[in-house]
Amino acid sequence: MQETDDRPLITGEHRELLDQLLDKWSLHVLDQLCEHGALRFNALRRLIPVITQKSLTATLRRLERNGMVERVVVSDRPVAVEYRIAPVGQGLQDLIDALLIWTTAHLPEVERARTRFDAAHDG
Amino acid sequence: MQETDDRPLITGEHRELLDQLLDKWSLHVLDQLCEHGALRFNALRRLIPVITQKSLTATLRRLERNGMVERVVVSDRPVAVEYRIAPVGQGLQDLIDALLIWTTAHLPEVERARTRFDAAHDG
DNA sequence: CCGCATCCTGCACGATACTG
DNA sequence: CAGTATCGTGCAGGATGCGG
Repeated sequence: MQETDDRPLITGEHRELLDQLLDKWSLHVLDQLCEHGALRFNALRRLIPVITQKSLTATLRRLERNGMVERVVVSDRPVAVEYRIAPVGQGLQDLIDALLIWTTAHLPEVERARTRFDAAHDG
Repeated sequence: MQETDDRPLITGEHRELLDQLLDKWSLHVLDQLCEHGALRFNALRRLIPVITQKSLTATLRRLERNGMVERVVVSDRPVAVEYRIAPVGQGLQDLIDALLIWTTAHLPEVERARTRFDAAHDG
């Protein structure tokens, strides 16, 4: 509760960027790319089976545009494309990991809170 | 790129929770509550002018259900309700701060990446 | 193999009006 | 003051098919 006051302000820029980097699929893609270093398009699809091809394309484009991921054309005929995590993307990955670790640690607590809330608000 | 292998797996539970805690408005609400400790409903509205009353209600309910925020009825006639950040919510705030700090630090780099990308993809 | 184009649907969110 | 109720809508995202 005490004022630290050096907390960064939340601007539209922040939200916009975070929205692009923490969207529905980016976590999964960054996670897989960090774990494997480099992956082909269909390899990613196999590793994240629930993702739609359209969504995977969109996610990769967005991450690429923001500099989190590098797209490398390996060869033509047959076309082969590799996606690699960019250095700045690894920093982001650390933050995502922190979020996941926090989530994992507090899931039970949250679960209890939900049960309490739902009970208090009738059912 | 090296395998740490102790990276937490991303499950549906993780996504669901993060979706609820990092949604469009939660950051702002948590931020304000952390900064001020406790706030009334309309005080929050004034501090986050762009938020709709409906969205603020929904956000507070969601945060409350997940145990991040505590709702305290201070008095009746006139009705007064205070929202306070819960202890577990402060932990989350630290993570959000980390995200904002990272974002602030890397915004220029991201901006350059975008310009490069947009240029490369015609215009 | 790596995508883009199209159609379709749900739902998140805003606007507005009303209540204890 | 602190909400609930209802309606309208934009758009993210799934399903499907085609193209280099």
